[in-house]
Amino acid sequence: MVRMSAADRRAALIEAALRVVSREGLAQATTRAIVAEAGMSLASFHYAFDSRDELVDELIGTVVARERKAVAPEELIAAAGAGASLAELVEAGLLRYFDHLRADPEHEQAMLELTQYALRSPERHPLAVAQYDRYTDLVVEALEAAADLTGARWRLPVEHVARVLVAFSDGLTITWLVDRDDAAAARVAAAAADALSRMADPR
Amino acid sequence: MVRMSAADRRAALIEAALRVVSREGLAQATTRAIVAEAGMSLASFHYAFDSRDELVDELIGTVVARERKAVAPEELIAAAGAGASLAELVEAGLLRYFDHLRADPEHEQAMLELTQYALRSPERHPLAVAQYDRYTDLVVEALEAAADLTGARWRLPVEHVARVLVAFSDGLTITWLVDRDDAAAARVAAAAADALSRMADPR
DNA sequence: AGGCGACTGGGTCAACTGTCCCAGTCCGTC
DNA sequence: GACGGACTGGGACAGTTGACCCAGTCGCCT
Repeated sequence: MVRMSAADRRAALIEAALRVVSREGLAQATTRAIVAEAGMSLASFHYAFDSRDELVDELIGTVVARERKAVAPEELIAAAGAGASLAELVEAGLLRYFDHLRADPEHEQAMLELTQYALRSPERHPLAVAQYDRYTDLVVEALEAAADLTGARWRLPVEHVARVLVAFSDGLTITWLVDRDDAAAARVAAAAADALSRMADPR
Repeated sequence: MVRMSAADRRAALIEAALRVVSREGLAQATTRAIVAEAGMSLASFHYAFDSRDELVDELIGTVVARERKAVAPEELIAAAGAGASLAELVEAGLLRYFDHLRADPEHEQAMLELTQYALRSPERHPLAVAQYDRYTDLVVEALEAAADLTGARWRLPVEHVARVLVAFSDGLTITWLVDRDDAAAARVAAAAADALSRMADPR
């Protein structure tokens, strides 16, 4: 038995829960499965959390807060070449995201499952909204950087552009999770980048 | 008590199950909830189906087989005007799908949940693949009709174009289910139509 | 009319799940 | 080194769920 503070225990349980959800799905993430994954006893669970619902809510908050830009703009320049166009930059960014998806499909599947779970009850709906707001914010940053780097200027509010890109990436994700067709995903990325780049005036 | 054939009973249970899944989610679709919705006793369930899993599998098959083109091409012409461009036609089609989504969001949410459920086990994965193949087939038909009507010609295999459109519609669906932002969904539809139309040579 | 098989209702069972409790153990503080 | 509270392990409990069973009922065919 390992002694740890309540805060550490909550964090450890959340990590364990994320692993279980990724591996087996939210429905299989029972309190017993989670504590087994964390190597704790069942009592520790209810010492750290009032209920399973409380843990799941906090799990969503945690993964959302932890979500990072898949790519730094500098990386993209390196990947796409110095004289890259906006479309090429956006496509490189999407492909980078796709690499990330391919490296850990279960994680994205878990995120999707958590979203759907949150959508199912009115009081948890805001969690899903926050999740997608976060996605949009990250994309906004990337799009602004991409515009800066290429000297282009978004013709729409960049939040609108980002919202479209979030939708496209989500579609790319689900369809790829279903058919695992890399070439098809690449075509989706190219089409999305093309559409996006037309929302900007090049300089 | 109503007497009905085993086939009718299976069908009635599947309809009831779809209603429960739409209204409350797959996790809440217990055998008891389903028979209550169908107005039967629990024994009737296991007379008609060997197990709940068998019903869920058949439910997926049923809803996939039932999936119809949201729009007939003639309708689109009426909606988009006689001299509509390919991009306008595709956008009109997407908006028509969006109307359908807005009219019954719970149904699309249920479809998404069933997909994720199927993705979770290797032996059910093919059900998800079949579901998306069906989507793609429907879109292929619509895209061919749209090209005919405008005299355009797809530069890529139309299946590839359709696969991209399926991804885009899926993204439109999920993001709208989360934020219910009609204007944002319209922008996604416009961007998707724009990207798609560039995959064809106009005549 | 009789009989056979399809069908139904109600009850039952074991497994699982979330939650709780209690007796005991450990750690930092005085 | 004693003490109080933080922490842990094992067990228990009630509710839910999928599955099943059996006695009985009904419709159809001969």
